[in-house]
Amino acid sequence: MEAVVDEDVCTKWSETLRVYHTTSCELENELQDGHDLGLSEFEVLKILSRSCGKHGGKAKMKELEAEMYLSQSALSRTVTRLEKDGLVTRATCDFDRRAMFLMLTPAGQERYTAAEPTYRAVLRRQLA
Amino acid sequence: MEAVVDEDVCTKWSETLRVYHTTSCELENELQDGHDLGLSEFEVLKILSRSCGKHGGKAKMKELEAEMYLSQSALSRTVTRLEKDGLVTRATCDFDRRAMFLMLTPAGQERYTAAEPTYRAVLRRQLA
DNA sequence: GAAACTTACATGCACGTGCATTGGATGTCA
DNA sequence: TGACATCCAATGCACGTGCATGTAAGTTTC
Repeated sequence: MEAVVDEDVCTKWSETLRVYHTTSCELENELQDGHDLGLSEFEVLKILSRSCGKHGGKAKMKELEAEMYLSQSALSRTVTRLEKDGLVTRATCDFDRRAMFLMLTPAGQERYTAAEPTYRAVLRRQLA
Repeated sequence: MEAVVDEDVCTKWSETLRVYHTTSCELENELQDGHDLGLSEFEVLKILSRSCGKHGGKAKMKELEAEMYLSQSALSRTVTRLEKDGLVTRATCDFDRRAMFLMLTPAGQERYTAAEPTYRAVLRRQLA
């Protein structure tokens, strides 16, 4: 009984590992080779692009952090890289000068639009 | 039609991400805090412990590499850490002096036996 | 209004990982 | 046998990550 549960749980875990590693590895490679984007960076662009329609192209760091599996420090550096590449701009919030707004630049929007089909194709290939 | 497939694929991916991150994070923490083992290191002990019954306690690096989602170099260093902690010993193979055998030490077996219930408990909690 | 506390983001640091390379051992073919 | 390709494991290096901390701004308590 207990042993049966353990076996189920183990196969579910190993299946999760397999899917996660193969998919994230392929995503990483294809996004890097084809669009010079790491997976974390793509994910930030994706969230920004999504929230652009809703909030006038802005998103706070804290909102991003909540939607990603990334520590606050790692997110900060990811955004730094995106900013250095001109894909995103930081802007301080007038009402709370601790907070930062993020905005996609036109180049960032363009890069995301170009990369998104690649992303979608990998997911299909691995998960369909 | 196509859109439906994409949506399925996306939810499947985000679910995989969620399960992977929460579970591996908790595994990492509990194994580290409770048994001073990283997840990769535990995984090596697990495979060695399993193959002990079958092959007299030996396993080749290449066999480990094939069973883990880890590069050759990362595996090499993981084994180095385990060796430094006295949980594993390396031995050159007499028939192919390029290859390395790995063996669990008694301390390694003991550490694994102690850690395995923790590992199993996390998997149950997260995946059951 | 001052002091203590909390929140948001950035940064120093240590660590694990992957890629590329190296060094040594084995296999192959003329 | 000798030359060349292949294979195995280790290592230099760059990079992304998390933890702990720093800095600045906002909030609470008296």
